[in-house]
Amino acid sequence: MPDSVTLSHVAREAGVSPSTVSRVINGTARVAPEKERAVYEAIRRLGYRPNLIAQGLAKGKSMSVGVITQDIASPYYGEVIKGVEEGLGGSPYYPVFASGHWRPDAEREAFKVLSGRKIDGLIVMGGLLPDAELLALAEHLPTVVIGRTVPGLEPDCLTVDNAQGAYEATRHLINLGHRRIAHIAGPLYQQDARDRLEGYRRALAEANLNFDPRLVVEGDYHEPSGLMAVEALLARGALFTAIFSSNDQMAYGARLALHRRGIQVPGEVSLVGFDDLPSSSYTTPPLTTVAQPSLEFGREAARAILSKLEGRPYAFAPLANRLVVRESTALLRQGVR
Amino acid sequence: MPDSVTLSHVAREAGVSPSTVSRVINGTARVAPEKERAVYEAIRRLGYRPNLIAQGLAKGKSMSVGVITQDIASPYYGEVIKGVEEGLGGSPYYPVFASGHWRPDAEREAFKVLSGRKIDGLIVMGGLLPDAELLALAEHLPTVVIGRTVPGLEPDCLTVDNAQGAYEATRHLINLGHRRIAHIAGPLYQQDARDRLEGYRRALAEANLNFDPRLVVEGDYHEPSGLMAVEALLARGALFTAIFSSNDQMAYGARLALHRRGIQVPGEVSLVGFDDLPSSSYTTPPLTTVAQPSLEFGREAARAILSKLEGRPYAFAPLANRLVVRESTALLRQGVR
DNA sequence: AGACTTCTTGACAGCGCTTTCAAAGCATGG
DNA sequence: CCATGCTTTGAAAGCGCTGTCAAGAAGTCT
Repeated sequence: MPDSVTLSHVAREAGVSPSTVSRVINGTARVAPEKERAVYEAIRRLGYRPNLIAQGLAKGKSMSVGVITQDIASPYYGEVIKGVEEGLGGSPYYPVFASGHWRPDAEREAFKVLSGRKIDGLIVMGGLLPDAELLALAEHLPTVVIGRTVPGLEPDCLTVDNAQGAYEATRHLINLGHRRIAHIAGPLYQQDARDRLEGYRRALAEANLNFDPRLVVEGDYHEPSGLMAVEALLARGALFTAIFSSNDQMAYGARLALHRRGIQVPGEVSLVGFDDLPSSSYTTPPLTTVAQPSLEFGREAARAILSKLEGRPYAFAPLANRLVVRESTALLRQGVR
Repeated sequence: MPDSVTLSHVAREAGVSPSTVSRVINGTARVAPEKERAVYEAIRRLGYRPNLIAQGLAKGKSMSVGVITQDIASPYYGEVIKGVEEGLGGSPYYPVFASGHWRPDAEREAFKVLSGRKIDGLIVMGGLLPDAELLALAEHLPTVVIGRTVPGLEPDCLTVDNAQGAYEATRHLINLGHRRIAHIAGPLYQQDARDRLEGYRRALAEANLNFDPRLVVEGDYHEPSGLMAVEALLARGALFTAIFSSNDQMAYGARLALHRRGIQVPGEVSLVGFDDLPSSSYTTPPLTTVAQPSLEFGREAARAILSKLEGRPYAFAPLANRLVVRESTALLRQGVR
């Protein structure tokens, strides 16, 4: 412990009672100006920092908010996390992270750990916990859910329209003249993956293109599955001139598979991703993709949870996906494959 | 709070004193088997979970270890963080993260926040804090430093030989026949950036190639600076057939700049990075790079800090960088540029 | 000037848990 | 059968802080 100066040390040094010191620190009550000065002076001299643990115990709150992610190292969650960190900055609250590793039991465990640490609020990013459990949690604990809508908890769920984003991505491809558009879906047990698939289908339907299940492959949101998806597509002899991938990471994998086969992007096949990871502007070619406001997600979630903790009402700012057209998509040129 | 079952509730339920409950929970002393059973039974029935805050206050330790990174969302730190998380898993300790944002004052502040939370140990990843300050910290608090050697704290510093990695990368290029090798350096106020530059120079010297300052551009470890570095190189009319970039992110930027100019990789220019980020196997072409054992860094650091906290001696497992040859490097073909 | 407010302040009782400390229970041995 | 040494157990005192309470100081009003 760097310092073990306690509040009573300060009190003694300043010639006042501990209560008074506590009062000036928290601004809980008026204190004579000269005593206040004396206290500040003593704090400075002793280098006192309140012990948050003790404070937490006394107040019954820990001044921390739990954040449950699936994979703290994934580029997508990284952005959201950063947003949360930023959004909480300046407030007295602090984020503590836990990863669910895409396993409901791990997620449950993560929550238990957080609950042992007596977090005051909870931010859940997606996740696999059943709605019912999340609802139960939210009953006891101010909760905000990102990227998922839990029935009965709608006002606390921060989402953007995944289907709409996917729709626009697909629409963009259609506008470029593509007719045979493959889709690399995310894991379909996840709602957002299903929504994106849905948006893809809607765009097709609207353009009177019929949906061909042989053009859809399910991946797991990681690069290798994108690569394998393209391999699978090619292996089954599917004909396509464009690919809409349910996230950027799989698009990277797809890009590599295409590169290996000597298929030009966007010359022969156009490629669209979803997420707009920071590195997507630096792929070759830079990836056309649906930008998720991930940083804003984090910031908004943080703001929302702060408001709840302070008992203020709150409504989320409207956040939307936005198609970013870069260089991985082009007008359909030839009837290549 | 989901549960506010306290230890005394359990005690009452089990018909024993609070002390006894504490004893069976912590295994601090022998307890009659039947009481022990009764306690466990009561814990189960009430769904009791110890309040870590209270425990922390009573024991004088918070069961948490602080982790100071620069940017929690950066792909490189993400891996290390994940390693720390894994390494701490199973132990009663929990990581609490704070970001220094590459600013010494923010880093200092981050540490203060952590110290207010009474962390029991500290893992510092690189960072910009002066050695002296770090030394002072380590005096009061079990500390492990990753990716940096602090004089006087050597046994607690976990590093790999950056110069050696850079040497091998450059050497690889030389072996492929390259003679004019550009280098995109990291920010030179950081030791690792300097070390990598040093390794590059050593390899050149050893091959009797003379060092040309016009072939070196300093970046900031982010993608745009890699792009700008290549632009700068080209603008100043530098002739080179290979680039060694001080990290992968800048290599991505360089790759894009080359792509924009229609310069083939590795056909006309070979490209080597440093770090081996997860996405580097999925760039086009997959990037030859020096793999840092970042996940292991995290794990080792976690293991080390745990040992220190439990008073066990510890020595780091030897960790080394390793050149991963992929497809962004090739034999020198022509005297192109 | 006396009675009554209004402030400021210190004492003190917790928050939920750990950890002495000493009493009580038990077995052992002379 | 009692002294002796262990073991098991509960009472109680904190850990560092907050927040209630009531006492004392100061100010207000008639």
